[in-house]
Amino acid sequence: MAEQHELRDKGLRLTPQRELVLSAVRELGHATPEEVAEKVRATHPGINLSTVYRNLETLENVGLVQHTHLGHGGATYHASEVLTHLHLVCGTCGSVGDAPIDVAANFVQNLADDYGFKTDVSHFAIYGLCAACVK
Amino acid sequence: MAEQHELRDKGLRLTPQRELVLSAVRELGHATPEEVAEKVRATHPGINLSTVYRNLETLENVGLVQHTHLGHGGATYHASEVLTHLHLVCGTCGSVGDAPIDVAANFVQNLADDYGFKTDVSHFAIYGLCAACVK
DNA sequence: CGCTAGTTGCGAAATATTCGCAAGTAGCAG
DNA sequence: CTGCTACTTGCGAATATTTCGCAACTAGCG
Ligand SMILES: [Mn+2]
Ligand SMILES: [Mn+2]
Ligand SMILES: [Zn+2]
Ligand SMILES: [Zn+2]
Repeated sequence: MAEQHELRDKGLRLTPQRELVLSAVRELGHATPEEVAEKVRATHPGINLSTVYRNLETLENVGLVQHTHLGHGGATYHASEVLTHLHLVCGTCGSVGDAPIDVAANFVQNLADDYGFKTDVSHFAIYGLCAACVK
Repeated sequence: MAEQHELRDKGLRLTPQRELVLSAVRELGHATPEEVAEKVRATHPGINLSTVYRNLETLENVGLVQHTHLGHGGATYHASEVLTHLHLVCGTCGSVGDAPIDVAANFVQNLADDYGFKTDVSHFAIYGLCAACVK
């Protein structure tokens, strides 16, 4: 069953733009659609921003990428294979720190037990004050 | 010291628009700027949307209202006196449930202990699947 | 009463994201 | 290898959301 290309395996057509968008997301770690477009333009200058938006959506639909909300505005995308982690966003200095998902294990369990809610702790960032700004 | 009006107490001028925006936020519970504007227009038809945005910002600066991110897009505002609670947003059906902040007490403590991070658990919603959609 | 700084309404600008459509192309069938 | 068709792309325009500049207005103080 292991076919020739991960995009084809997901039932997607293999276009240069689509491959470039996926690579860009992987290389950037976290990126906004605009940043992904910029990255792709390094090798494919003509790519249109709407093509980036459309491909991010398509890639998300088949589970190759995911989006997260780190700030008050738009979303950022990351590859799915990156083992998910929490984002600790500081409201004062704007820094974004990471933390392993298991610091939330107990919390997630509480929500499951009390509300039957299956939590995806990394979709939204965790907001607050970083250690530096607490002082 | 207890002066004559809560807005004046905060050092703000008392304008009809400002009072109406604050009342609207209180009556609506959670509301987008657009919804606040709509509510205010019931009694003050001419209010401009930018006046609503500016007043929400002003009211937030003095701590009378706060904003939260419930969805992928813009912010919603609520009065500060509402004892804060978590928002459980379902990614499938879009429902927004509430939960008392103390279900997160342990999680908040972990982040404080491990990262010195002072968490505001209610600024961003908690995303996942509601009990109904888990099935 | 007047003055002055803070506010408002309004139109325009800045952002961010989505859409319609015609031209281009990936992949399958023959 | 060739042709067909559905899927994609580029592009410009449309939406949607939030912010600004500015002149007119007014709350609050003296
Ligand atoms: Mn915010
Ligand atoms: Mn989202
Ligand atoms: Zn900080
Ligand atoms: Zn649901």
